[in-house]
Amino acid sequence: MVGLIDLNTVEEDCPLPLSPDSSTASSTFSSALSPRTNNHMDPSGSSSLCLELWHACAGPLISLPKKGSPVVYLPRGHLEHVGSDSNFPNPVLDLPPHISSLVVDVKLHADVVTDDVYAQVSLLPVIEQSEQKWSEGEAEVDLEDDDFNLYPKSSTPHMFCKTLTASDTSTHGGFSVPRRAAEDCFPPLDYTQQRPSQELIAKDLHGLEWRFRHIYRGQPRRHLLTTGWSAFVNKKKLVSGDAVLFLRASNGELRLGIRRAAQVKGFSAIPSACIRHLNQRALLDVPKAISEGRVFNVYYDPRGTSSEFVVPCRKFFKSLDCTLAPAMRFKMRVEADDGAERRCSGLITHLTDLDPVRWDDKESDRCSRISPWEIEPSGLVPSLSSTIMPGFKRSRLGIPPLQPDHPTSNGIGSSDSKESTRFQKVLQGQENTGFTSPYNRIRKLEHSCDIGNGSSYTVPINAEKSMGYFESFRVHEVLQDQETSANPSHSRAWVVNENDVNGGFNPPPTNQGFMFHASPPMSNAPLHSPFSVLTSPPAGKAFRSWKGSKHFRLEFRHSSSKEQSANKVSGSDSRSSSCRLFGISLGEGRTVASKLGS
Amino acid sequence: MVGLIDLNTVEEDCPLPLSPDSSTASSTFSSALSPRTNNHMDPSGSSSLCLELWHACAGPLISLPKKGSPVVYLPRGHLEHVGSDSNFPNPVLDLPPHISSLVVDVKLHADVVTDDVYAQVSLLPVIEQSEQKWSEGEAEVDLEDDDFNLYPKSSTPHMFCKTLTASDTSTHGGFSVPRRAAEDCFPPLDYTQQRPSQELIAKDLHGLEWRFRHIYRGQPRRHLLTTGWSAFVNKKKLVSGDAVLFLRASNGELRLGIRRAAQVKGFSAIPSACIRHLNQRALLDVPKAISEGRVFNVYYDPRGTSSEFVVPCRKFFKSLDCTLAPAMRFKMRVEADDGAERRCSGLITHLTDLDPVRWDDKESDRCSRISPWEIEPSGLVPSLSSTIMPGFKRSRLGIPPLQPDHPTSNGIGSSDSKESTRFQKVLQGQENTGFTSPYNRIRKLEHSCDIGNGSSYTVPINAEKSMGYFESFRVHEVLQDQETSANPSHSRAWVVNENDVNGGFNPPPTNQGFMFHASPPMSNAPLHSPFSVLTSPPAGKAFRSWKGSKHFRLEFRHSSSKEQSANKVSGSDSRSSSCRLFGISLGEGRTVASKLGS
DNA sequence: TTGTCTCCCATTGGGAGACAA
DNA sequence: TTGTCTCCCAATGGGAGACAA
Repeated sequence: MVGLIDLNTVEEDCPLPLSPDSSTASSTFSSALSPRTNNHMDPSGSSSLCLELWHACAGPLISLPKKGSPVVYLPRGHLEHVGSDSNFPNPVLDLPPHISSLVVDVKLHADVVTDDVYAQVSLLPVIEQSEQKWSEGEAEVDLEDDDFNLYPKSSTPHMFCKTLTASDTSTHGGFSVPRRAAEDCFPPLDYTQQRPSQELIAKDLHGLEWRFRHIYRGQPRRHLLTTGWSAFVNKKKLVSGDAVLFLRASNGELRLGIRRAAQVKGFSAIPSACIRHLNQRALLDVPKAISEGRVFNVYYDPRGTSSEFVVPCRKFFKSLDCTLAPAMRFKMRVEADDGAERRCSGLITHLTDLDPVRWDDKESDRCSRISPWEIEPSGLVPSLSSTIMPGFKRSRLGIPPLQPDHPTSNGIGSSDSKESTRFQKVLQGQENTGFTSPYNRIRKLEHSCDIGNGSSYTVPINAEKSMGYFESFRVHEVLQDQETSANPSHSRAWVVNENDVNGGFNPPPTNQGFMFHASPPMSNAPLHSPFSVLTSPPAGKAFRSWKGSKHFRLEFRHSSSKEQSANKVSGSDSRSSSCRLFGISLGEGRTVASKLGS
Repeated sequence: MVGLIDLNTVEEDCPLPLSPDSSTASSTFSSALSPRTNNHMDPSGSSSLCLELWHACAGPLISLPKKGSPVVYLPRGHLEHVGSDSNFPNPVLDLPPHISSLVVDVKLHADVVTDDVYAQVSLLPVIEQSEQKWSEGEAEVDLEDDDFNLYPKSSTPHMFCKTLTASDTSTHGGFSVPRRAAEDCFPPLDYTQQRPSQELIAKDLHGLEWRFRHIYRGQPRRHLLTTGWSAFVNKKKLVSGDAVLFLRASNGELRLGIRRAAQVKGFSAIPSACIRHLNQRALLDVPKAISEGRVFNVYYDPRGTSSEFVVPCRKFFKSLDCTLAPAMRFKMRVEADDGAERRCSGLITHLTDLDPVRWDDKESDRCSRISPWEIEPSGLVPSLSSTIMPGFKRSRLGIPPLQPDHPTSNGIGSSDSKESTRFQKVLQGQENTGFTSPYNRIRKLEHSCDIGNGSSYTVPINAEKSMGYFESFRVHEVLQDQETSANPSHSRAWVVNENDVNGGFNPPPTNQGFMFHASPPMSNAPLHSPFSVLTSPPAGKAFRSWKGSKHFRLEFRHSSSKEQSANKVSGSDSRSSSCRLFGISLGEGRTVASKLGS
């Protein structure tokens, strides 16, 4: 049984008492050990208080989609959120890399056993027309800024959050309340008394009441919670490093939440076990739901911030406009130790999947992988692409992956600039394969960066064997069964792998209608969502014909200045290995387009 | 991480440390709270001791298939083992009701958190030929008796099992060891001393050592475990009612296991949460594995005895030979309170899904549903069918569901006997629909039994809404979209529902080649495995053409004395309701054969 | 202002025999 | 023979100010 806050209804009772078995992750597993609670919310306005508490527990970074808002759902990001596992079948292998969806419902929950907060987001896969509209015409659909960030931060009430010290969690004595916090959140004490004290009653996310003796004593005087405190610590299994959270509502009621210290595996916060389990089961329904055009659920862990797999449409497509490149500076919202929101800046160092960024505050063990839509380029360093190719600034155009023997007419292949020479320094010692396109140059750069200065940054942080997550993998470089029906030298199709995306994947210079398509990596190596999937509008067409059958057809249209043609590539899905860097690969499918630049 | 005992290899280490995530049910969920153990087994013969301990914990009723033995796998029984759940997709809907398989591996495990023992059975779906062989020619494949019951009971070592009393689990004092148990299992004390004592070291299933002070004291003297005992009780979260188990191996080492009191829901022992979860995930792989002819795993909970979903081939097919009917007496192995094996006898009272049996010891709250292959008819009461139809004794022939307007030549439809008149007494008050076939008579009987004498037995024990398990259901009696390509009056096909099976489903009297096919019930009402699925040999052909596509074709061949013909019935799967009693229904498929006897 | 320490003393609970079912 | 009780006393841990960072 989980505490449930329904954002969409104002019913007095929780209308959906989940069947005991459906919440296996949370309660069934420990129901014998934990007391059952009835989670009837107080109808008199305190349900909105719960909402405040939920957001307080979720932290400042949470951005939840609004009911009715358009989003992009990333199945492989979802899979990674769940964690990969040899036993666990990969249900999204045959799905397109991203799925435009409509948020039809958002419910806030909290696990009864662990108090983990999570959101149940119900998504309806959108049909072709509206999808097309969203992605193509940004002007048409001017999404409001508050499609996400549903909870108004300005209204944050009297609240404090304190990370527990060793003394707070020790068996001797209670909880030392910061002075300002106590004065702000707790009812005032009668300071005329010798040792002023009162009983505080605070409700947790499930509506469970906790009683504490609040006393002002000691020399010098301080606010303490004594009786009742250790029971709370024990029941919630709090340890020093976890944080508690008090919140006083407008009606004076006190609410109490917890934020456990992030479970960090290899610098990357992982979602809690109960949420992983919910998503495991949810994920299994996704393929069927999508094929049937039916609503499906995903569970979003606001504390495991590393995997956004539901991204607001606008944010997602906007991030396509922005070209990322090494030496580019950026800013990003992060959560500070005290739970507050900060902005941190950093530098894109590599174009690899591993440690692509360096943060300005070096000692931080912040996650070292970022999503394009999470950051803002800080604009100080000019974009590499726009410098290299003056003709193609931002927007969705950028560095074209031209082949040396097929230079396009605008002479981009031979362009040079301070940026590119500056980065070419690190190329020394690498054999020159004769590739001179800027795209290829960036590739080389990436490798040389790894070798040149990356000694302290090249630890494969995501290759934690113990987790089974994010295993580093070597994608086969072999191209199997190359179909030559598409002329390689003219094909505009290639794999967008994590590096491409992170390094600012750049489509070929066309006037309109280019497309690119992300390649799923090898079937048993889940790709981190931020890097896995980007598809510009027309690709929707492609995956739609792919969807529902093992046979797929891709249409590549490139209306460049010279030629107006359409290449069609088709093939049938059969098991073979994936390819690396160049070539088109679909799921476990045969590689159908060939390597570029060879 | 789970303790693992590999029955098939004698490797010194546990060779397969499951990835942490694959054992979500057991360790990932509580890994933060429970200490990690390394489960390296002592190579010097103690791994066989672990095996003994595992079986001791599993209880006397467990029968595990041997590696290499042929079994029948019942997907819907598996699903029920897992528990149904609206959230949880039903992955076996499209599967045939039973699947002949080969046991390719059996591994014994124990959950680290709960100490639940379970077996991981790897099954390989068998291909047509061998399947045919097993089911058709029993003489050809003479299965050994020890295909199951792998563990030799005779070799049970010095062992005792004691259900914990309130004093044993209280915070004051330790564990009172039964005298004989202490003398049998523990090293002898030096009784010349004033208060003889020693330190006992016992290893649990995971190889973890527990130390206890064993002392002989008190007035009168008794054996006690003091120091260390309460730590054990706390760590294992034992409560009075649970049982502990000490076992002394031939090498003198002491082993220690636990058997928790059965979690009973509505008189039916349910599998532990961790095993349910393992099976949930395993089940999702089953359809794909079967379609690919690949090995899949199932997890068997020896303590949750109610759901056998892997049945030895011979046992399964043998049970087809036996006609069950009301008033029939039977015997069955059960586990007594002290954990020992008993034989209990009972009476088949009803032919319903609910409470079909009455046990001789009335006060027992034993499960009131049985599987045909779990029991032995005790032969005192003659089989109803053989009495009614002298021509068709045991074997697979029995009461033919004849239509009154199509009596067969041997005049069975008009037979009468003491048995049938005796049971017809209770028919008074029921309207006579004019059906006179014995089959129909049994149907009526069943209903009248419910009304006549069943007041204390008609509680639908399996309709526990709280569990979501075993929900009682009313199958629609409507036959939708009857296809008349098969002449109803000549078709030999009809639904075998739970009642038919329990009541001794009887195929029509043909010389050879009849078939019958179980109907899955309504999609959201999982059927209890014992009653769900029975298919005689030729049906394999049918479901194999059904398998893998939504379109199915059934061939009904009945070479009766009069006519030699083959009816083919085909249709396409579409969602519709199931039918009751008569007619063919496949999964959620359209009913293709019509009602018999109307 | 607040984290840690130490002291005080009430409560908890292991360990023993008494006693009875 | 063994389950429960009560007594004894050591261990635990809440609650206070001292003290220092």
